Amino acid sequence: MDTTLQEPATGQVSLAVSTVIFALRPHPVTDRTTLWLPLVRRIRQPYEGRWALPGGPLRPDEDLTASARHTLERTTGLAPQYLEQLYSFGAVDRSPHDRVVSIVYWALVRPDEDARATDGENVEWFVADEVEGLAFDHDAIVAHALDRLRAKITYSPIALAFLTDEFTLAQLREVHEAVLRRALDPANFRRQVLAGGTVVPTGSHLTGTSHRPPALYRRARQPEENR
Amino acid sequence: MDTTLQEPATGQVSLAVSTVIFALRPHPVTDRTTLWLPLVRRIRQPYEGRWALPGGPLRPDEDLTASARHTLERTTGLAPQYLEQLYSFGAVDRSPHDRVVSIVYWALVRPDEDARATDGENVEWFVADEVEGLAFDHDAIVAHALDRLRAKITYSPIALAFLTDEFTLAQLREVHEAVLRRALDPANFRRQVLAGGTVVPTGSHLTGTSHRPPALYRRARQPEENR
DNA sequence: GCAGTTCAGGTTGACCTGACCAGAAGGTGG
DNA sequence: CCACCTTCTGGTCAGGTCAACCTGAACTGC
Repeated sequence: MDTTLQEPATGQVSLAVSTVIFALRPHPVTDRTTLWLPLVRRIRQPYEGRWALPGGPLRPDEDLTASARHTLERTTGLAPQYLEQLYSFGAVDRSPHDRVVSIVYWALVRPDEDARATDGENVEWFVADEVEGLAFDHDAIVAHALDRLRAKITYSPIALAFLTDEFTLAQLREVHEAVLRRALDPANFRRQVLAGGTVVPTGSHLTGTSHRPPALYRRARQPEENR
Repeated sequence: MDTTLQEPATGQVSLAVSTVIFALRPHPVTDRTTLWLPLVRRIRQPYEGRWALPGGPLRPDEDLTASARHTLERTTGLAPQYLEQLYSFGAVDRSPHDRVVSIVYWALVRPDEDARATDGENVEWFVADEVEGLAFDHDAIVAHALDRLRAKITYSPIALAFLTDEFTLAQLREVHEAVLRRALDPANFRRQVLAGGTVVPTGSHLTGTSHRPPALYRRARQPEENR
C-alpha cells in the first residue's frame, strides 16, 4: 500500500494499486516537450519524505482499474484518457517490515486536461526520465512504464491519448518525438500514419499559423481500444 | 486463491497466484502437435467439481515467481523452462462470496520434462484451444495466455523453451507451427531463424532418419532471457 | 541403383522503410 | 505588392524484409 500504510499487517500480504501517470509538458531546460509524471511525498515510514508513485490500498469493493482511477482523481483531479495495467510487483523485500504486493497501472493524460489539473496534497510533477531515488522499487517501476510506453507507441495508436479530438499531423508527430526522444521525418511519418488508417481528415484546416495551414485530423472509429 | 481457499476472508482482499502451464503434445484426433495445459478439479465451493487453473494463495514469505514455481511443482512435478507474469485479475465479482485477486503467470514445459512429469492429484491435461467452462474467469485467462504466447513467439525466441538443448530446425519450426496453427515455409523459416542469431549450429547432424540428416543447433548465448 | 523424402540454399517480386527532394500554400517584413 | 520564410504535402529512390517458389544435395529403403 506504499503511500497510505496504516499498520504493518504482520504475517499477511497487503495489496496496493499504484499508477504511473504520464503527461506531456515542456522541459524546464530545453523547452522541448517531454514526459512528466506526478509523484507523492511520503509522510510516513518507511521512506518518509521520499517521493513515490501515487497509489493506495485496494478496497474490497473496488475493481483494480477503479482503484487506479481513484488514485488519478486524488492526485491530479482528472479522469484518464488512457489507463492500462502495467505489471504486478511482489518481491518479499520490496517494502521493509511488511509485505506489500503492488499492482501498477499506467495512464496517459491529455494536455488540455493537464492544464486544468489540480495537484493534490504533497503532489509534484517531475520529468519522467530524470526521476530517481524514489521510495520502494518505484525507480524500476517508472523505468518499466517508460519502456512499455515507448514500445507500445510504435505499434499502437496510443499517441492519440495525448491529444484532443482534433489535431494536426505535426502535433501527432510531436507526441511521438517527445516519447521516443528523437526527430522523425515529417513526410515518412505522415505516410505511415495515414496508411495505418487510425486517423481521418476532418476536412477543415488550422488557420492563424504563419505558414501553410495544416489539415486537421480526427481519430477513426476505434476498432480495438486497449491492449 | 481459487483452488485452495480455506475460509472466506470477509471484508478482506486475498491474493492468489495461478499459472497457465503450456506443453506440446499430439492432438488426440488430428495427431498434430498442439498446446496442452494442466487443470485442477476443484474439490470445494465455489465451482466445486469444475476445472480450474492450478494455483494457490500467496504466502507472505514467498515471491510471486516462487509461488508460481511451487504451483508448477505441485501440479506437474516440474521446474519450468520458462516462466513469466501474464496479468493480474481483480474484478470484484470474479469469485462469489469473497474477494480474490489473482496474479497469473504462464510457463512453458519442454517435452522431455513433460514425459517424466507426474500429474498431481485431481490434475488432468487438456488441449488448450478446446478448454471451456472453467471455474471463475479462467476461460478468459486461458484465452489471454494463448494470445500472449502467439504474439510473443513471433518476435521472441521463446519457442526454444519447448525444446531440449539440441534440436533441428525442423523441430523448431514444428513448435512454431503448433503454436500458430499454420504451416510455415521451411526455407523462409530457416533464413529468418539463422538471421536472428538466436541459434548456432553444433556441427553435428542427426542420424538414423530416413532422409538427409539435418544439422543440429543449440541456442546461442542468451543475451536477454525474459520479457 | 532407383524412388521417395527431407534438408539446404537460391531467385524473384511485392512490400516497407528511411533519406532526400521539390512544389504548394500560407504568413511576414520591407 | 513582392521577396522570403516556414511548414505542409506529395514524390522518388535505394536498401532491406518477406512470402512464394524452384532446384540440387543427401540419405534410407526397396
